[in-house]
Amino acid sequence: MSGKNLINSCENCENCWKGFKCLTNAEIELINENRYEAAFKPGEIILKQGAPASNALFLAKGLAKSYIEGIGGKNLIIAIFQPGMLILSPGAYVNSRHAYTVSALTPVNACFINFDIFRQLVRSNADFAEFLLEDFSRKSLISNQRMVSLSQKKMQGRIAEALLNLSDEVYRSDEFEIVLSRQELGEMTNMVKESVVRILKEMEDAGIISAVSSVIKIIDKAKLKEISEKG
Amino acid sequence: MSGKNLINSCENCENCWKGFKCLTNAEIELINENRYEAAFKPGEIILKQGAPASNALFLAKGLAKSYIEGIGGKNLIIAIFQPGMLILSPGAYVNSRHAYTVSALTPVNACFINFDIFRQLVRSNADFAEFLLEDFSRKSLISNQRMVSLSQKKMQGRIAEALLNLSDEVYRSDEFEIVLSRQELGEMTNMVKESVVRILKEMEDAGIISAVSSVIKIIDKAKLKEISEKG
DNA sequence: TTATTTAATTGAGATATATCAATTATTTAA
DNA sequence: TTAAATAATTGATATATCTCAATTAAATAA
Repeated sequence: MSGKNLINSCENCENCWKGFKCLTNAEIELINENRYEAAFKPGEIILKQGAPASNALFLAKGLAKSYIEGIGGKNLIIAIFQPGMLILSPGAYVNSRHAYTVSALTPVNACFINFDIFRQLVRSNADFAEFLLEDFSRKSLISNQRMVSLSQKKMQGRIAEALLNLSDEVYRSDEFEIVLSRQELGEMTNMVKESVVRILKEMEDAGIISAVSSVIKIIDKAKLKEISEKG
Repeated sequence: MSGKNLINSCENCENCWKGFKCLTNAEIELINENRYEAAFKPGEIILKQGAPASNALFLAKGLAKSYIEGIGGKNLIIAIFQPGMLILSPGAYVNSRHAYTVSALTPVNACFINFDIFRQLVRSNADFAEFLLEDFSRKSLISNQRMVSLSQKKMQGRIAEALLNLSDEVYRSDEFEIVLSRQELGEMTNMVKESVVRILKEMEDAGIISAVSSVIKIIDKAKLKEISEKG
């Protein structure tokens, strides 16, 4: 962690969580005065599964992954976090422990806010609370969707879904330089890296994508969607 | 649906959602005056995936299952609901659509409360809002846990986990008459009914459980836990 | 009660996916 | 810039799980 390129104030932060729009100036100021910003290098751990969940976290810059360290050390990537996103471990409201590990995929700047202060704002500002409930709900819908994908889709469908998701939600482009290794792509889609390589090649041979090392280009998006939906 | 054996009032309801404890008498009264109670027979659908999510639902009596109707009509059971539980489709706060179907496993009595009223209470009562956030968080933790189980455990581990869960959380006994068919046990653990039968038999042969038609008895709980944890 | 439907069980064979081992690229560090 | 480490790729084989088809048991309706 180093302290360079810090944000001056929450007020003029372009990447603040949308929920902050519900806050009064005084409340924003409270957050601004109580936040701690830190910079992480790629690969560094930002939150560790099992550690105390005493902060809410906001990603100001960069990309991060959350993943559950599962059985026999096998990881399952839960989400890719982008600037503007709230990272609030569900354990915060339950057992005060992080349910997953979060680590930086690129250089990351993140703001930590003490959970007690965050919680107080939730209690005192109904719009803010409702925004948080919406955020939780959205994540729950995504989580249900992923449960179905992981359990019902075959490898092709899972990879297709992951690529579409990266294209639509993360990189917002049909061509992108992916920061995830084949191993990590496997941890997102529940397959071993060798299978990821094989499926990507299969799709390349079929003219659906191009995947030259880390640059992925979606050529036939309609076909990719079909593979994703059919499973 | 029929209207017999209805509850007189939320105040003296033994199976009310614990979140109601946060409400004032006036708020309880508001709910009581605006609730609609209905009785369902086993197999009947209580909420339908995709239909408008305009109510919060409370289970007053019986058991219900929530399940996602997935790819090619394949179901994934998300949860077993018991009396006292809140059934609030995560879509309520997002797209006003039910993310899953809920159907009765036994005779069920359920109370419907208009979501606008429920939402108003969340906005006006911070303790209630916080209780709801806790409820959502708890479900999120369970959901993460299940995602790992479904994707990383082998069939034996998934069945072991399901049996332990039914024993600990639903029936609260090591011997119970299960209301789920082998097919449904498969929809909980992501396997075909034939595999469920084979694994149950295997565990019976190993002296870990006894499973005579619908009566399941856990004989060696320690061993079952070990199978569940090892995966 | 008997007939009919539905659920549970069993076995044989097919398939998706993992594992293992070897090779080649690509990064990173010296 | 070269050496060392890490990541990607490929092929051969093993394994978990599903599919299909047949049979039996249990539940429901006539």
